Amino acid sequence: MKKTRVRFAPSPTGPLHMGGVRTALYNYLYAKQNGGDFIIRIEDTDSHRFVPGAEQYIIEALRWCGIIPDEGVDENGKVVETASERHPHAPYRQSQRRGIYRQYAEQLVKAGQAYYAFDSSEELDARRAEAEAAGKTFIYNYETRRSLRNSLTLPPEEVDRLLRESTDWTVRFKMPENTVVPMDDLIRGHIEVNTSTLDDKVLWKRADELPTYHLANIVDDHLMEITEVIRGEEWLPSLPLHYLLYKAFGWEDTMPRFAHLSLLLKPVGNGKLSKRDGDKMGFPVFPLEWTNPEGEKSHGYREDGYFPEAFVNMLALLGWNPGDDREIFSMEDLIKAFSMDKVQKAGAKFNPDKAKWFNKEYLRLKSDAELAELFLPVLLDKLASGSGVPAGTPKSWGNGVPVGTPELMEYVTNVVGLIKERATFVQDFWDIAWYLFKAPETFNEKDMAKFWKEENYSLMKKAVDNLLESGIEWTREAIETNLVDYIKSNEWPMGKVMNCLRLALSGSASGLGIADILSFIGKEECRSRIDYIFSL
RNA sequence: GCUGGGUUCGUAUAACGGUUAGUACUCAAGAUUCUCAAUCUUGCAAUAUGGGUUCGAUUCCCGUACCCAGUACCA
Repeated sequence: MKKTRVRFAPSPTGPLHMGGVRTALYNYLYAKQNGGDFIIRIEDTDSHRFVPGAEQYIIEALRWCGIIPDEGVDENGKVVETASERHPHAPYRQSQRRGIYRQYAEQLVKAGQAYYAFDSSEELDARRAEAEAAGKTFIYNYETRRSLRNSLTLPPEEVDRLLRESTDWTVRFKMPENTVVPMDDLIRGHIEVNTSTLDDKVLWKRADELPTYHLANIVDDHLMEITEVIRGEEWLPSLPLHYLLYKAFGWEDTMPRFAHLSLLLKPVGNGKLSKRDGDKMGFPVFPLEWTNPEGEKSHGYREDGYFPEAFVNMLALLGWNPGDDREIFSMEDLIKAFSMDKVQKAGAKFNPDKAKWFNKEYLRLKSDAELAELFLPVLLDKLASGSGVPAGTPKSWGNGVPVGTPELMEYVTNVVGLIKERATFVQDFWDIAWYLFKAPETFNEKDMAKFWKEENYSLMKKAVDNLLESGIEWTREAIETNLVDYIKSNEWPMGKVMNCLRLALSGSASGLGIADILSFIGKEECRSRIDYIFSL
């Protein structure tokens, strides 16, 4: 049994979008499940579309997701450039492998499976325009190649001359006429295509001495001993060509098996997910933030506050299911549960709401301490900036907790424990519980108009005075009991009195429980906030 | 246009010929609470369509519609 070897082969023409991450993920899961290797190969055979930083972005994004290659990249996340014992298949960048492809192209020509074509781009464009004008589509195939300039039509001497003198020729695959190619796909089952509908694809370009995707892909998959090719659906139409290429090289015995994944579709309307949809609907389509060469920024899941585990979990379930009702999967769980025959054939519409839901679930799974650690920088930043409150004013903090101490961490941890069920992202914590860290300065006008009436706040004041003078132990339960019992025993309207109190403490009539707020901010801070609102 | 792929509640999906077509997200209502959120309960909502095959089709076959991809010296 051969060792499973799969590869993710992105083209560094821009940031990897979430559909690409999903393809990488499925490759990774498949490899790990079978005890095999996951390889990254950079397909940069198009010199015109190279985007600086894209390659690094792709590797960093996968790393953030926990998709770590066994091969292709070294410990530092750099693409391996020279072969070694650990990386006998290096280099992993096709531009650095350019020397190896030509011989394979020539081999096919010698075997009569391919030929030299000398038509210029302009000539072909002209033919296409001509055909279009006649309401037809020009295809470079068994029919048209007889009337084009190539080694099948030109005399041998002329071919030799052009080969020597021209730098603008290509090697084209000689697609057979009217032959049915039977193929098998791990997800879609048996497929058959007649070669007459296919064209003579360019395999190698003399102009930049680089192969096209098709040649490079087959040669490298063969050389790298890839056992399964798991890739996007956009490749399905070229599968017959790839089958035929394996056959032409005589590599049928070791040909990998293929699985074509459906595409990720936009949340509303039709079509595949694009960067624009994210911008329009306010969700990221990229794992990490990306700044394009023009300086435009695109949102990233990481920067928007998603946990990588949640992102990966969500992505895994988009087009695959475990066969039961489970939804929460760690990477380990996914590796165990993944199976190709549960991968959906149809494209999956991405649902941003569900993505948020996953994050909420993962947030709850995290410990208070871990969340506090993540929240602390956000908190300190909020306190230091924007809000107009000087950093580290312990006076206004519950229990007088100063910045940078274990007491602060403990306080933040407790706050997080109280509020984490209300949040989707760590950065939500501030909006939910900012008033546990600083006193309100302004008060919600609508709530004030509704509750802040003499007949209410006078009662509230009495209840608070009673509480502060009661000498009870300052715990949530004791505070709650004291307040509720006192208000009830006087037969005061509970809602009105309580909301007046909340208004004084938090600036609004909706939010955390009164007793919770009080237990956190402490007696002194309570007194000062009450005094403040009455002083207005 | 041609070639290939696809089609179960709004969305993601389950049901490998026999179910009151299940679950999750979203949404709505109720319960709970001092409010909001959370939570719990309930509810809304689907087999694209027309023919076969079969005792019986979401499931198998064919047609139609619609969607997607490919149709480059891009991947």
